[in-house]
Amino acid sequence: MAGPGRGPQLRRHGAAGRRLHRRHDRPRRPGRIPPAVRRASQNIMNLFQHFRAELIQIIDDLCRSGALPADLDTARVAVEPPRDPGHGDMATNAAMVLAKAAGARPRDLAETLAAGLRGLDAIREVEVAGPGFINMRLGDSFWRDRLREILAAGRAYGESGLGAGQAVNVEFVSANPTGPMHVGHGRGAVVGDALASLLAKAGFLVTREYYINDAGAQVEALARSLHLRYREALGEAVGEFPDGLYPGDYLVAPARALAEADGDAWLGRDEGDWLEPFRAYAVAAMMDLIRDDLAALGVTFDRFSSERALVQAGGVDAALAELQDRGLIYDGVLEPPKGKTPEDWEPRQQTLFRATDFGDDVDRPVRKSDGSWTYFATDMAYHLDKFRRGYATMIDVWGADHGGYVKRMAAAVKALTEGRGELDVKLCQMVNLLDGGAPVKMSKRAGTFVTLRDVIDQVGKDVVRFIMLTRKNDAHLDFDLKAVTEQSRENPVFYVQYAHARICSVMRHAADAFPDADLSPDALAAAPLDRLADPAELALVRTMAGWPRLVESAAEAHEPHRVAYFLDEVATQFHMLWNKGKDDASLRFIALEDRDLTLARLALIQATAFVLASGLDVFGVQPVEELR
RNA sequence: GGCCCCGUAGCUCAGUCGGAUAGAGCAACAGAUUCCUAAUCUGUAGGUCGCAGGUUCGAAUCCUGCCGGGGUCACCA
Repeated sequence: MAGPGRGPQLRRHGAAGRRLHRRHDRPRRPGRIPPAVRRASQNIMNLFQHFRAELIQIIDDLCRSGALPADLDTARVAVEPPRDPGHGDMATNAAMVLAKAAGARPRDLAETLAAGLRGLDAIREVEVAGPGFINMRLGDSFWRDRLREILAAGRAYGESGLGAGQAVNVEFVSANPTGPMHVGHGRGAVVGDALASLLAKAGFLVTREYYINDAGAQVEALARSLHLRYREALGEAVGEFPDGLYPGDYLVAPARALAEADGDAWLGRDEGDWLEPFRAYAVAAMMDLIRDDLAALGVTFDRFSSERALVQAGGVDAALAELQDRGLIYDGVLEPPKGKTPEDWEPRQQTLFRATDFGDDVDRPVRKSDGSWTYFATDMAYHLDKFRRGYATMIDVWGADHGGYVKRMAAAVKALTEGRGELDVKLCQMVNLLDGGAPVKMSKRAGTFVTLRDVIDQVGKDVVRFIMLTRKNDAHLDFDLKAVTEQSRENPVFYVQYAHARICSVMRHAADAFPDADLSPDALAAAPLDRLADPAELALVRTMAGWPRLVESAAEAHEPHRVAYFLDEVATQFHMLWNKGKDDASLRFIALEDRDLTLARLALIQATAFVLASGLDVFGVQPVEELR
C-alpha cells in the first residue's frame, strides 16, 4: 500500500514541469527574439483575470479618494465574455453588484467606473448598457499581441499558475482485477486521465492513482476460477463454471502458463493450500491484462495502491482506531430502510461508523460478521492514506452505479481529515455502444461481449478518447462505432483533426511557395500582423485568446469535456476562414504576390494549430498532420 | 418508498461560481467546388429551458414541491 515518503513533489515537481517545457517550447536564442514577441510575452494569459485586476484597482482608487465607501466587497465582481458578441469583448457586472453597498444607482456607478476603464490603453471602447453592464471592446493591437503570445508559447499555451503547485490526487479506473476492461471502464479511464492533464495544465501537481481491489470475496472467486482453468489445462473436464465464478476465457492462458511452470503440483490439495497463491497469481495476471488495456488507451498511472497491502499493513485498524477514539464507531442495530424493506431483512448487531454526523443518511457498517473489514472500512483507510500522503484535494472517478456510495465516502473523508480534506467524486454515466444507430447486443454467455480493447482496436485510441470526452461525465454517452469514424462535420474528432491537418497542409504549401522564408513560429510572430484585417481573422484570435480562461474554469469545475466544445469552436472558425478564401481568393492564406500578408496569415493559422494541439494534449489525442 | 443523477429546438447536446434578445450540430429548405484537401462552408426556419411556486435589480442556472427517465438501497467490491 502506501509506501512511505513518495510524496507528490518528488515525483512530479521537476519531472512534469520540465518535460512539458522541453516538449512544447522550442529552444530560443535570446538575441533573436523580435521585440514584438518580448512585448507579448509579458503574459497576460487569462485576459479576463487581467482586466478584472485592473478594474479592482480602479475601484480601490475610488474608495481611497472617497468617491466610493471604503471596504467595498468586490468578491462578486466578474469580468467575463458576454453571451452576445455584439456586446463587445468583455463585460463586467461590477456596477450592479456594488450599487447597493455604494449607495448609488447601478447605471450611475457604471458611468463612474466606465470613466476609469476608458483610461486603460488596451481598451478601445467602453459603454454602459442594460441594467448597468459595462461593455468593453479591446483594440486590435491587443489581439495581435495575444497572437504573438500564442506563437511564443506554442503548445504550452493555456498553461496557468492557478493551481499554484497544490497537490491533487486523481483516482480513477480502479476496476476489479477480475477480467479485462469494458467500455464503461474506458470512459472512467479517459475522463480521469484528461481531468488529470487539465489540472496539470492549470498548475496543479497531479498524481494519477489506481486502487487495486485485491482483497475480499471477488478475488477469491477469481482464484477458484483460475484453479478450475488450471485443472482444465492439465486435461480435466471441468464442465460448467458454478455461479459466482468467472467463466471468461481470459483465465485460460494464465492457467496454462501455471500448469506449464508448476505441473500438477497443485492438484488434489486442500483449497487452503492453493487459494492464496492462486489469488496472488490471478490478480497479477489480471492486472497485467488491465495494464495492457490501459496502455492501448494511452493511460498510465503514477501509482497503483493495493487494498490488500493496506489491510495487511494495519492501515485499516489504525484509521478505525482513530475514529473509535473520537467516539465515531459503535455497535448497534440499523433501522430497516425506509419504505421498501428487503425480504431477508432482520435486525442485526453491527459495528457502525457515525456517518450521519457528517451528512450521510444512515450510519454505515465497517465490519462483516466474520470479523473482516467491509469494503467501506478499507476505503476509508485508503482515503485517509491519500490525505496523509499530502493530498488535501482528492478526486475519485467512479461508475454511476456507485452513486449511492458518494455520501458515505464524503462523510468519511470529512470525519477522518477533520474537515481539512476535500473529496470530489465524478460519476461517469453509462456508455451505450451502438453500431450504425443500433445497440450492440452483448452477452458474456454467448461470447459476444465487446471489451474496451475490441473498441480501441476497431476505431483507434484517439477516437475513443475524444468521443468519451464529448459529454459531461454525468450524462449518458452514445458511442456509435460507425459514426465515430465517419469523416463528416458531425464527427467532432474528425472535424477538429481536419482543421489541424489543413493548417499543416497550408504550411507545407507555403514552404514551397516561399522557399527562402523563415516560417518558424518566432519568425511568424514578427510578421506584420496589422495585415490581419478581416473580422473573421480577428474573431478567431479572440476565441483562441479565451483558451487560458477556459483551461482555468474547466480545471476548477473538474470538467474536461468543456475542452471538446472549445476545440470544436476553434475548428469551426478556422474552417469558416478557409472557406472565405474559396469565395474570395484575396482571403486565401497564401498570397503569392504579397509576402507580408502571407506571413501574417501563416502566423494566425500556426497559432491556431498550436491551440488545437494544446487542447488535444489535454485529451491525450495526437494532432494529425495529414488525414487518411 | 428513501437517496443520487438527468429532463433545453423534430433528433443529439452545449450553456462559464445567477446576467442582457437561451446557443451549436444533425435532420428540413435555399445556395457555394477552374482554387491552400467541398471530408468543407453560407443562409433560412425551428424552443412554454419537464410543471408550479419561491429567493432578487435579474433564474435554464439557486431553494421547495410535484411529473417523467435512469441508477442505487444493511456483512458486493
